[in-house]
Amino acid sequence: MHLFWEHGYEATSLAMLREAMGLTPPQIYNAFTDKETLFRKALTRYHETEIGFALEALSAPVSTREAIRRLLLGAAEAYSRPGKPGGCLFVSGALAASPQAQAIADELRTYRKASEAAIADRLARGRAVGDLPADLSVEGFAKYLAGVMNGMSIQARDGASVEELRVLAQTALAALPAEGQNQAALSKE
Amino acid sequence: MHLFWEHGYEATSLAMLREAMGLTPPQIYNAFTDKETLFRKALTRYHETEIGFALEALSAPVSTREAIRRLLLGAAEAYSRPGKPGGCLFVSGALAASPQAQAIADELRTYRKASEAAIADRLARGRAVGDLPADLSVEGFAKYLAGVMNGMSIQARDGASVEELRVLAQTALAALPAEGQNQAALSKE
DNA sequence: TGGGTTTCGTATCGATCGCTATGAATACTT
DNA sequence: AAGTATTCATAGCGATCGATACGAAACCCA
Repeated sequence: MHLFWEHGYEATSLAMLREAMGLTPPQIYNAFTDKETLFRKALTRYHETEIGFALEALSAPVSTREAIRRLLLGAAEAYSRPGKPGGCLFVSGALAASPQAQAIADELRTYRKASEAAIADRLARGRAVGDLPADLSVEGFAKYLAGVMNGMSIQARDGASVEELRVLAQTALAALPAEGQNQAALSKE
Repeated sequence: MHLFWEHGYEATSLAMLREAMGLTPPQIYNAFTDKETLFRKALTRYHETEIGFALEALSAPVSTREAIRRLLLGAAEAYSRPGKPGGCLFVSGALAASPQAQAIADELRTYRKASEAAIADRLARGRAVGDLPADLSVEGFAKYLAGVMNGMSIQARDGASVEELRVLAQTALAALPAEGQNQAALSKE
């Protein structure tokens, strides 16, 4: 998983995986069928072990603003964990791919779209309870937030520290519309 | 350039380039030395022909807010041009790379860092003339803006339309601090 | 302890990678 | 027009890709 995370799907060779896992080629193929299946297993594992912060943030019983805050700050931390490759595997895994690996690139895009859809769902719930203006485009705003997270992933890959990513996240939060009842009133005082 | 833009450096084979350019292998090597040099030439050409909007926006004699607005909206248009690969070559070219292509990945990161530095320079000038609060961190805000643009690049690659990218850009602009004298006063009326 | 089976590592498969040597075809000079 | 020089495309170079065939070692059961 770390190798795919660091180098992407196509640039990670079987030789690298073999050395990292201490397995012989037949053992790898007996265990994972082929490289593509192994990568998909790594994706599943990544989803389960590295980005739980997202589901937690979006399902926590807190205000929409707080949920988004947790989402972005969680990303800042998850994308810059010491000892882990920078950024998000769903972004780094295969942003560009050869024609032979289009299926992998599509799979990763599906993961990214699902993340965006999950954000949109949370925003829609927030709008329904009055946390967000009724005329807010949840799709548009979800695309902004997903875009910011993707951008954080690249910044992390370029060496941004967790503190720098937190500042980025906080800055991005400033684009959140005022929550009307409490937040705006609070900042006036 | 389009092939590298679409598939990235490593996933673009000489065979694809040969067919696209209608050249035989020796002609390619006589003209461009090797694949890496060809890619660097493509980078230069991309910089000169596809992303002039950035330099224009940052050097135009307009307010800082307007400069940033032009920057982000220019990116929305440039990253979704019909007939061109989505996103930015500097992002798609080699986000993840094999150990052999680390030099290429570093080169692209240098381009991205230069873009961020150019934004920071513009913000610093804006702060100096009072367009931005004196206590604003230009580095942090530049990292936010560069991150948003990188995120737009990924959204474009995932199929976002120019309108969707414009909405994203407009949303990101909301994170800009009020300009104090004119902008805030205008919005109050 | 011997025999049959299963596991497993080595050596290698065909394909493709970036790149180049070599022979044919062209063009230029006298 | 003949000979020389140069260009240029084909064919193939060594290396590496993902994936596997095959012989050897280990194991289990009688």
